[in-house]
Amino acid sequence: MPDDAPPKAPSRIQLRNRRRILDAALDVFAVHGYRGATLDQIADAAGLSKPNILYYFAGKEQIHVTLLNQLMETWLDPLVEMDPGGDPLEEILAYVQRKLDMARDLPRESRLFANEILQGAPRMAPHLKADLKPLFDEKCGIIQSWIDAGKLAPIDPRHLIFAIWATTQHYADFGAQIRVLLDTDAPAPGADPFLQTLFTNLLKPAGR
Amino acid sequence: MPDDAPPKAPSRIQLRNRRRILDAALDVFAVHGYRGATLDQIADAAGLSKPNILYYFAGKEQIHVTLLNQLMETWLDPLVEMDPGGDPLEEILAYVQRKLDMARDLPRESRLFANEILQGAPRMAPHLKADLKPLFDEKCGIIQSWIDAGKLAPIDPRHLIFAIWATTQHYADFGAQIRVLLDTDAPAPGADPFLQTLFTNLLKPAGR
DNA sequence: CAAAATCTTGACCATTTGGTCAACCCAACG
DNA sequence: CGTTGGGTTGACCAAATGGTCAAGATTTTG
Repeated sequence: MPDDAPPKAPSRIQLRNRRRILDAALDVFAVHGYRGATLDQIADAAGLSKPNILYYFAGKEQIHVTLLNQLMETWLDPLVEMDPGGDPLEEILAYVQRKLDMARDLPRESRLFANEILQGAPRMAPHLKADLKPLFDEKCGIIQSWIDAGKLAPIDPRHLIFAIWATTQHYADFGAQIRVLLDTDAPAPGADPFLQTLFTNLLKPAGR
Repeated sequence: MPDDAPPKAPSRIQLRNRRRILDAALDVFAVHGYRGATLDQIADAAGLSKPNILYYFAGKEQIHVTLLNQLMETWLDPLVEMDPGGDPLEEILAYVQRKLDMARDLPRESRLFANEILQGAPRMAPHLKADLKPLFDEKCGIIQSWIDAGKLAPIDPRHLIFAIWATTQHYADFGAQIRVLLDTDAPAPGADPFLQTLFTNLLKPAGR
């Protein structure tokens, strides 16, 4: 008798309310971090009562964990897409562009991630070790092989990736500061050509 | 009758305990943000009782504000030091180095700042507008004049400064992630030559 | 359409949190 | 050596917080 867990397809209401809750929670966690966020805030933002929130999720932590799990996929995706068979410079510049687009399109996700890392990655460290680290090492290897083949200037691939992350995510994570300094509401106006130039000049092999 | 506020020099105990509290609060606020931090945590970390904390500071918010005010000075200093009369490339590279050293020496301050901006700068926006913005505009002007004189490659000074902030602060703010990926405890090993190369290649005027 | 299953919530609970206060400690000084 | 003033704290408080539960409202389904 298999008696496997009967999967029970989630109802329409389940789907709608789960999405609502996660969306509201993303707003709140992205701004206040895990400890600073409250269930009341989330319930309020979702337009549901607090007990109703707890009908769909076992607790505050599980909402946070669910968001972090969903985020991990989205977050790794642009790096996964980097193609070892493509043109080195093009591949890296396309990666920069994808990351910049993500900072513009998903600033809340970027801030959620930033908050989690700032706090020492208490809930994400296993994920980082299990999922991000292997991917990071693999892509560093690819970049290094491009360098060894003389197709890129000799720089440290690890710091290259850090610099790409830092410069792109900065526009989402430090958006409040940028909005004050540039006196605009547009997200990262003019960042695209700047970053393309920055990384082109870094990576073009010296021989020309 | 002048009756000015008698300044009353703070006693040795005052000085010692205020420092202790601010140091402990920096630890806690840097990790958990304003809302996520508790007075009990701060009292614990400072080795003082909670009522004693409140003997020295009027409340949680005032501790936070005091830290933020102190931070602002430290934070602007490296940029203030950029000398309009110096050699353009040298001045900017030296600024990068100062910022990187700060990320290494004052990671807690960097995270406190990052937390505040992530949350939308609720307590710092006035400071940013009043202190940082004029300095930012001034230094952008200087860099632009260097570009106009043909001494630097033509890039947007504003995004240059953002890139410097992003790449250097990243080593403090995302230290947890970097430690996982590089499998080391050292802060930002090998970042110095990488960043010097990154910004040298960006800024060297095309004419050579 | 009525029973069954799913969904929703007002009232409640224990704990945590920022903050108060009266009493107590203790070194300095006349 | 007793007084005085800064320094310290146990006990307490009201509000906020994560979470529970039994009872009702609504939807699904036989």
